[in-house]
Amino acid sequence: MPDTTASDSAAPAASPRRDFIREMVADDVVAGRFGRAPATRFPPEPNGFLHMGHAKSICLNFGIAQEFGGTCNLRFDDTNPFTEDVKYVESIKRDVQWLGFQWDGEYYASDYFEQLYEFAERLVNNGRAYVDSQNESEIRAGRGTVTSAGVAGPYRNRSVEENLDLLRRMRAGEFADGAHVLRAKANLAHPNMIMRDPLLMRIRHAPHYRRGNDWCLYPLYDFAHGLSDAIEGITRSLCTLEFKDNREIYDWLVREVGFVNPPRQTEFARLELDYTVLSKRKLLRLVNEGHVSGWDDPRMPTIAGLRRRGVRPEAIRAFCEVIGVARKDARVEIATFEHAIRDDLNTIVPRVLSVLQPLKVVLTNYPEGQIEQMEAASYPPDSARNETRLVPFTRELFVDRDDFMEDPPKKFFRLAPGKEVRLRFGYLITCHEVVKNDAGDVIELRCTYDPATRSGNAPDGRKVQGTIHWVSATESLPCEVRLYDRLFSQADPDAVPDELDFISALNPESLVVMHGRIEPSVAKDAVGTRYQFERTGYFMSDEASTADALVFNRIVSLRDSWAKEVKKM
RNA sequence: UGCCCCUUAGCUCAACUGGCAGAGCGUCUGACUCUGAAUCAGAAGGUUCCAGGUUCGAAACCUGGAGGGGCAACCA
Repeated sequence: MPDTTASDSAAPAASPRRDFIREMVADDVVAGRFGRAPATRFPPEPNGFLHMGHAKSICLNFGIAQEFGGTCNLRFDDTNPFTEDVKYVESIKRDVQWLGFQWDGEYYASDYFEQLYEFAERLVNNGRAYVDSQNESEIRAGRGTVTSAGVAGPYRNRSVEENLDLLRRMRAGEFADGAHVLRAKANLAHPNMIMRDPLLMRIRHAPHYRRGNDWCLYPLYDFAHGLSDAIEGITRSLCTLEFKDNREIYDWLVREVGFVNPPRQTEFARLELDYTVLSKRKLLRLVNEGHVSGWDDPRMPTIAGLRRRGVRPEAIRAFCEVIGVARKDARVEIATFEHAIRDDLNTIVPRVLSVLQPLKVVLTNYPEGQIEQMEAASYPPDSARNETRLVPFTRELFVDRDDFMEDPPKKFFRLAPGKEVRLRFGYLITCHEVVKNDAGDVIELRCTYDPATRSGNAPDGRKVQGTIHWVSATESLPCEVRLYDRLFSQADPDAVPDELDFISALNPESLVVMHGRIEPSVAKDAVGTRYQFERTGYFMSDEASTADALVFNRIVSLRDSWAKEVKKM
């Protein structure tokens, strides 16, 4: 396929997957359609934290700008003083940058209020907009229904002079909230409900987080969005499918206001991810009702939550790349995301030994008080790195409870009475005795080690099937390990009986705290260091972790084919 | 009940615009292995929503239907 994108220099090394939007943009360039370089924008409302759905949009908008040598603005769609806050502006900027993108212009719809007001007067002067003084329910009733046309209200044919006078006094603050609104004079019988004289501006005597009290006439989405795009010279205004019907008023407004080569709105499917919710409204409820510890709770699908969990921006970008962009409602399996996370971490993250559920093992033939330092490879063979560290080995060890069964099935390649296994980077050991407490719980295993197997191999050539991880009982460090799992226990949290809502689908075990042990080498590492706990999963030390009280978050578990095997049994 | 959008493998997407339906993830099998990880090799998996039509030839074009979704906030 010929490369016609005229973007040789701009495109990053990996050529991104082509989707229908990139096809359009490529075509824009070839056709010289807008008379300017491709220009996109990412336009969040600062009323919540960014989540994976936004990540998809960010990768699309900024990605297109990069690939086609264009620009991408960050614009805050801050037209509703009731819901917005600077703290959200700050989190959004941080998250976009963390994801690896830098905007060209940083704009605020609230900076366009004066200009938008001028447009409003222009529309009034041209007979394209009017001040309606009906109340909310009258307006709703006058709009008709999906099957019946709306009817003109009593104010629809006010004179230009009267409209102008009212509009100026609305701006001046002479009227109470709701007394009047500005509406487009479009078509009350239009089959597209959006076109039935949509509201353009409403009075809101409320402090705006940026404009304070100097403004009381706020534009609504349809009025502000497209015209803001046009002011910035955007070429493709990318948004999600639910705005499809709004495109008609978008086009109507930029045309009536008089923009030449106006931006074109193009819609794509929003992201849905299994076992979570991607809607600011719902995420806000999780925060406000205390189901999570905050917007950055590691179980949240927010960028801040994922960052705290330990997911890297590279994984998020790779995920967005692989899911693509289309016009069909998409619900992505969580396995796809987890694969992207593991794939990103696999070769770059050091391995470490950590036991989550310690079970004591005493090596009865190992000298008391002896400590051997075992050399352990910190990276897998397919990594570019080949560093090692030393792990202390002693007479008393801990292994994971899951790695012992008193009465194991045939294919259990781990510790069991009479069975021999390899301790990773250590010796071959054989279990001889199981010690139980009065309640019958296994509390200790008494084993012997084979001193000739320090390399991990038996000189006589005998093979063992299993290798398990371990930690010295005396030299290891205690640690808190937070095992995060899916936030909801069903793939679609909204698919609950009518009388319930998504809150009822929360997974009660989305956070399980374990008190485990970890090899001492990690004590020197900075907070935020990522590891693979061998045979367990990927972890990152939490920001609350200290040398005295180590805390690790599980980023994602390892693939576990044994667990699948168990399920079959 | 009006208008609009969507429908290709379990999931997400391709199919150079009418020319042998493919990829990633997932699943299964095997190899390798001091991580039951990773890696490698292979396999299974399709009435391209259905029914007609146009065509030498249809996933694509036309007609009709079905299923899913969006729109009647002074939210975005």
